[in-house]
Amino acid sequence: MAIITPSLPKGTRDFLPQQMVKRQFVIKTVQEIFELYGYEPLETPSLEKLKVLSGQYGDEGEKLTFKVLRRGTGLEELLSGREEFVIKDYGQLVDEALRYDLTVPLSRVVAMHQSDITLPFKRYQIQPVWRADRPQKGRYREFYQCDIDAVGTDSRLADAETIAIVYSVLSTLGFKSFKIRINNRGLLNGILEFAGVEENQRTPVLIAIDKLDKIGFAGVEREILAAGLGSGKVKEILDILALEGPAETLLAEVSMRCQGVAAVNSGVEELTEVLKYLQLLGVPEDKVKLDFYLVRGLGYYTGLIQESVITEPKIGSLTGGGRYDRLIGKFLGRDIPACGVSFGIERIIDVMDELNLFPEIKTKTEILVSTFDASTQASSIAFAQKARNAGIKAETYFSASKLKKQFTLADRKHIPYVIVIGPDEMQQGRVTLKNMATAEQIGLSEEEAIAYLLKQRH
RNA sequence: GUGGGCGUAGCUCAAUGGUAGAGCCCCAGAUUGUGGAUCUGGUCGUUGGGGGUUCAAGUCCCCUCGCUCACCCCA
Repeated sequence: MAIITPSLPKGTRDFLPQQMVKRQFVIKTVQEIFELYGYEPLETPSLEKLKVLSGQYGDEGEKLTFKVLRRGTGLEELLSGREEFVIKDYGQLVDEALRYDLTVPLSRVVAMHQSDITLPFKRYQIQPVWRADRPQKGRYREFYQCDIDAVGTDSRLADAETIAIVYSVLSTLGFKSFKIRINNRGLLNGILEFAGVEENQRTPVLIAIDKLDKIGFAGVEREILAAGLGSGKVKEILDILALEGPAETLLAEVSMRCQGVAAVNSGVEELTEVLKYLQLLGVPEDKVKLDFYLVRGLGYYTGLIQESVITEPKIGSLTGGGRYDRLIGKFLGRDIPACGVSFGIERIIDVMDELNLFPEIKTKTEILVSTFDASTQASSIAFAQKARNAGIKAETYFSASKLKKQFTLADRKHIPYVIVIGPDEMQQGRVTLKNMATAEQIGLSEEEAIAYLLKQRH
């Protein structure tokens, strides 16, 4: 018999129960924290119209967007009477795409449902996104994002809250050595303006600046020069990027150097305000680092930008976000200010695994109720139902068989307790409860057993 | 899109061009009311696919597919 060789599309994964327990642990944690700050849930379709997504993510993002072939008559009409297709025609073959992130769908939702949405709209969204990227460590083609965004406010408190939430999530999950890097797009632009960089030259310069950590000052200098800037301008930019010290000092220094550049002044002002709010929100100073060379790739950011990184292991950023005051306007015709942050839950899980931050839970099932033989099966089923009614997660062994096999099953599945109801127990109206970790075994009434199990949860 | 590494049993990996193996896993038994340890036995393969060289190819050559890591970019 010919079998179908089982395989998965590149960059996608199955999540087996033991992994799902971990994933749900992380998702539950972030969800609870999101709700603590007053964010509400939202889901959107996997598919979006291509015209909604295109042009939002830059050239690179465009290439990485999974596009969906037209279907049915649409495709037939397109192809009818044509002998061949040329590369130029590919664009017409597709009309929809898998969502690339959660921010653009949010903007669409806000524009489409104005009458149902009260501003400021604070929503969280935990759903997969797709990118036609070449996978590598910590990078997948299908992965979950957890986003929070506050739409309809330009308050710096909203920006500060997203940073506070990042801090809260990462520290609650057990991360110790992380830093939240912040910067401001307006400030960056102001610095470039001060250095006399023309508008149309800024993107390559920003991309070069973003790589500072990786390629060093010499590398950045080389790339900026390659972008066609004079060496005088390059020096002015690099001098500012090289500034070190506490945030307040940096801000004072940069506003002094760039006197008279409005964008710099307002950027400094915004960052100062955000820092003030972070203090009120109780975010430790040493967790937040002002980095003038933080850029972030996505084109739509306009104000504060942030990303969180850990030093060990080296895996790139865990979260990232910022303010995007002009994105929603693309769908609405008038701008609505917004800011948000995205949690890279896949990387968070990978890193937590590597750092051993997960609690030792391998299954959610609490007891296996064994089935001794046909005459006792009814008692086992009845006890399992009693336990379930008390909220205990119980699995019943489906058919009477050797206890050995039943205990082996509990062991394999890491179920912590096994209940045995054999002829002896049945006669006495009691059950035997075995702790799989300690091998201790006690005889209890059914009620006592259930009370005991509930107590073990601590 | 560019460059490197690797494809042998379910998993991790062996095998100077000369009979495809080990450990783990799994199944059964030792042990007819009890898992993990030990012992015994057992199941498991078109060596990713195709072609070539050779008396002989897992091994050498070519093509192809897949995985993986890095770059670009990004979560």
